Amino acid sequence: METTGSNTTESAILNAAKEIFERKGMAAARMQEIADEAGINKAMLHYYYRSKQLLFEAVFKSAFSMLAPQLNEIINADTSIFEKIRNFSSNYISFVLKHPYLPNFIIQELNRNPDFVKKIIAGKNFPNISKFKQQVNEKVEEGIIRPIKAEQLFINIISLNIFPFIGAPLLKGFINVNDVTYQQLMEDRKTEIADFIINSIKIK
Amino acid sequence: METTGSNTTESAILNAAKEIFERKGMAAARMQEIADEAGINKAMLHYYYRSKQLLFEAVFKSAFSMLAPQLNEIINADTSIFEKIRNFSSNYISFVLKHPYLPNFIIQELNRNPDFVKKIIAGKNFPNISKFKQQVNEKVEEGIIRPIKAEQLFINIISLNIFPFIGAPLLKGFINVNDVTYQQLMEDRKTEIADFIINSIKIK
DNA sequence: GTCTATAGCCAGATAGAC
DNA sequence: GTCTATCTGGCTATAGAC
Repeated sequence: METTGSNTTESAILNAAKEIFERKGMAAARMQEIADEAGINKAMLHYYYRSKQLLFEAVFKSAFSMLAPQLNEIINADTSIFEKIRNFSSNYISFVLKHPYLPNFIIQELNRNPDFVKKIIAGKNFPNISKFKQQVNEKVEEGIIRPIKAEQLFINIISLNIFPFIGAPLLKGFINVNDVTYQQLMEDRKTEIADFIINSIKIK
Repeated sequence: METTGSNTTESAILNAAKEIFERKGMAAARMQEIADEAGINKAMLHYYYRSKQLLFEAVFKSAFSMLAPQLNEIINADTSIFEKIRNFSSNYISFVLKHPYLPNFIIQELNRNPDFVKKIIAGKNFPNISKFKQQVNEKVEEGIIRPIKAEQLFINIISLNIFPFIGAPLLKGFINVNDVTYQQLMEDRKTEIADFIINSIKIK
């Protein structure tokens, strides 16, 4: 197959582009820098991806498809609501500790390109909250958890997990800790977040 | 005074720059667009602020000094910990509903300019968490709230308040609501967040 | 497929008239 | 102080040799 030979270069470009785009964002990223990172010539970027915009979209889709499954877990897993919250927090934080720039990149570009959002949502990979909603409503009725709108609970779960990474520079400043200590705080959050949420909603 | 006459133009520029920088970010913002927004010529931007970088820094400082007092409230107010949480959530959300691009702008630029962070933190306006920390530790010892590290509680409060605005495009997609409905959810959070937190930490 | 060289454009910054 | 016109550099993209 002719694609096999080109594959190494093509994926080298994609990896380099991920690195640079996630760190700098679309607008501030430079094609030259991506080429340097990939150890090849600038012209190759255009040979494989035609334009900066198309290269960016390839990176964004790839990044988004890494996060989507994580988020799906909280929504569509066949487990109890408490387990979902515990699993999600633990898994998500482990994942992001390995990809520190990813959440900020996604959030950022979604904010900068409002029309881009629609394209993503229209795609099949975009999860839907309806199952989670139903589950929450059931548990409220059964008296297992206190009354809360599923939407608000969902927002809370996502916020507690994602923001500490996106807001890391700000939070490090406030609580006045170095990178190592902050990372330890994040490790602790693998269980801390779930405890915090469950303490809030569970009726004893 | 000679500055009085120039003041109108200078502040027109600053306001226009805020608008554009907050919406697009430093890298994607265009000096021409700022000039258009201010209704003046591009050359004037350089006359008053010398360079794009300096104009940006003026905007950033101004934006940051709008948020800092809000955050100070939770840290240094002379009220009970529960009141602090209630006041902060209510005030902060009211404030951000009026300045929707502000939190994302701050967070974003802090992430993109790691060295920039140090300059900000070195400034006098940067709050410190120590008083809040002491207060939390006391209440834990007194058995008023369950054991929790002050740092984690602080991160939770900030996350629950700020993220829903920064992550709005993503969250709107997930919970599948339009802008009006989402805004209503934010209104509800003025009390919802505090209830959620207090339910979690307060020992009955 | 990969490179060098360069076209072409756009944005930040300045010169200089008024 | 405010404008128009222009310079200059940098960046995306392409042409064309190998």
